[in-house]
Amino acid sequence: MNKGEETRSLIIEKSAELFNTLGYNGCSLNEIMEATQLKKGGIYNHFKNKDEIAMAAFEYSYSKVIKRFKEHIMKESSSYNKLLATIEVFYSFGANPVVKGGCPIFNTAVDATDSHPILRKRSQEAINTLLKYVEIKIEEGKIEGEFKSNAKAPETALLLVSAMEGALMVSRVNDSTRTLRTAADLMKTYLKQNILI
Amino acid sequence: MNKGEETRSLIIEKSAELFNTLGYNGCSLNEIMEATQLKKGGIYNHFKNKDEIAMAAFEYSYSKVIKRFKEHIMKESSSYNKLLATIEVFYSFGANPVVKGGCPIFNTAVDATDSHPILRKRSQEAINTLLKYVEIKIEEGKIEGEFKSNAKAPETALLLVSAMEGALMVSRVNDSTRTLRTAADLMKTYLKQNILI
DNA sequence: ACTAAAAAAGACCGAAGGGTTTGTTAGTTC
DNA sequence: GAACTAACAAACCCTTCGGTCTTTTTTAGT
Repeated sequence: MNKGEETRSLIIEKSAELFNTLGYNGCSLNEIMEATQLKKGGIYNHFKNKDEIAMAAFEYSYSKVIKRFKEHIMKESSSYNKLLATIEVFYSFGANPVVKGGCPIFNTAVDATDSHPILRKRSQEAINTLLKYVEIKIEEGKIEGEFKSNAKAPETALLLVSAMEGALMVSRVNDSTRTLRTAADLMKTYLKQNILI
Repeated sequence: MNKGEETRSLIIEKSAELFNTLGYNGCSLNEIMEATQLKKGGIYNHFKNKDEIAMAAFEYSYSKVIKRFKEHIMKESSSYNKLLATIEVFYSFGANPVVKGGCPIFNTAVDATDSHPILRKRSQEAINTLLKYVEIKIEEGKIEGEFKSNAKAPETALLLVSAMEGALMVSRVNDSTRTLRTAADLMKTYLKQNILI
């Protein structure tokens, strides 16, 4: 990796955190300059404008989120354990964030829904990809005979993701992982009682 | 209500919507001016600064949220029906928002947690009040003998609120109440199976 | 060591940001 | 209807915003 690529990566990493904590409008170029220790020219040598930085930052955060899911799910062999791992990954977003400030996907969605069409679209796609991802894991469990054949995969995926993301926000504003832990445990019990054979 | 009070109310109502959709930084005074058809002086005659507008707007939105909960819960006599009504109120936040842009309490929390200490504190209090409110309804049901004596009130309240708020965000970014409906129905089933005797 | 290209700095711009001040209406009271 | 006051408009302040452009410094290949 040459100098240019390194600097570009630095800008993306730093700004991903800033965007995630402060939001699109709350994060100014001055703050990105401060965080990267670069001047405007140094930044604009790598990006056309602020939007391009924000998009790159989102893709970066998104890929890290997906990567963490994949890594932890891959370790497990049974579908049930894969779902439990999914819950623990959500928990880890609070205890050991991928990017400071909670889940970048949902944060971006809330931040951009009514103000930034492009970012909104990407966060929308990201949320639906995540839902689909969990849904497929449940479907796989049904095929394997691990889960009840009448288990509702899309509905269960939605509940799991919604509950964990909701709890993540409660957790974040209270600055405590306690509630997130509670939600994780409840969802585990839910899966055990409702979809596991 | 004299002219001044009317204007003040107008500013609060309009800006509550703007803050809820665009966030604190995304909503400029120019936009409040546009929405209220007032000039800066007209607005600053009623408020000291933007912060004061934002706080008043939050209190306004918050009180409307609480009011809707109270109204719908009051109509029901049994604790179980009160909880079902609570779920339907969350659903109504998507289908027929109190303030345009989803739930102002959670939106403010996400928006302000890392950028606006005062607003953060208020949204934190608001979330915890909401959780406590639901928790108490569950406790009441236990006392009445409607709910299982070993039902975990705080945990259940957290799951209910988290799941519905999470689903509300999914719903909002997808611009469809479908997922919110699904979450509402699942949570109803959950309560029936887990805490109802 | 030299040089061409890449990277970064830094001066600069117009627009928009929040906030203040000073005028000018429109009601109210006596 | 004169005096007073609450309400609003409008011009203005300084700062910060995102973005451009030119110049200087680093980097990397020969």
